[in-house]
Amino acid sequence: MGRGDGGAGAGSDGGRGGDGGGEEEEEEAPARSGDGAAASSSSSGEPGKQPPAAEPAPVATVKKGQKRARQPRFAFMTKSEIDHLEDGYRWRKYGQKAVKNSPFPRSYYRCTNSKCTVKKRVERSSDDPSVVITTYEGQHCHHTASFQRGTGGAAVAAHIHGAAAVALAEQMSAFVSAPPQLPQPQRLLYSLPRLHPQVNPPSSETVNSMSTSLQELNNGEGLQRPSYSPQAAEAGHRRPPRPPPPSVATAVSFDKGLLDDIVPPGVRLG
DNA sequence: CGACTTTGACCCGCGC
DNA sequence: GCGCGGGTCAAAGTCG
Repeated sequence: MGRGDGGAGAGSDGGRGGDGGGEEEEEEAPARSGDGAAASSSSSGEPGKQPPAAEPAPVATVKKGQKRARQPRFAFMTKSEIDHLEDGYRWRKYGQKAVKNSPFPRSYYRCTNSKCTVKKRVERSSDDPSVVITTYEGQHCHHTASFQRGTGGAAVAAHIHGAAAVALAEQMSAFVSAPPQLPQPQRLLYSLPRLHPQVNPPSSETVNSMSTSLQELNNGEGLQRPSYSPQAAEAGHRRPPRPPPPSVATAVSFDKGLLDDIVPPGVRLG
């Protein structure tokens, strides 16, 4: 790790915009400048830039006011021992960087589907190592294509480390079922009021303990923040007296469209 | 043999 | 203008 290893920091979103395509990522992802080129469109051709937001900390939510228009992002925190939670899709790790905010490295995954440009960022919370922060970017243009190699996809997500997968799907479906009235282009984050009964009893205590900071990974414009804030999250950091479940999704921020794509049909049900 | 993970280097945007 | 830091690519290595 040449540079990144040394430090990290927080401030800038930096990077060559992954796939600054907004909703037009039809390109086949050119060799190397693929992403870079795409970024260019947003760097100079996209007037409607957006703030970083990739920051786990709300502080950077509204830095300059704009950066580059990227694909919608959705972050959720999951209490799990495993970093990479199964969600029914196949991901290929393409990078890892150390972040200053946390002693844990951040991993970058990409959907293995060549036609799918969805990316996933996984990092552990510096406050609570048991909490994994997963950030999805983009929308799957295919269904759970994880069966390509029989490695198991939705089926896996159905039970495996499953708590997380199920909980996640549960949350997603919950949001989809109860679509809020928010502007299409905008993304909001919601707190998960309940979890899968099999995974984790919806006890107020548990939920409370699970309440964590939801990062709005979009421009704060017109966005409504949940009643609980990062500060509240910290308050909820106190772990419950009893042993926590294998994995539990704590918070979610999704887009209707993405949910529909991300959540494996088999897992989504409810 | 193919797919995936790991690791180093490079690029780009932002802040100072 | 420089430095910092994040994000991505590509080559090599490992595993199934």
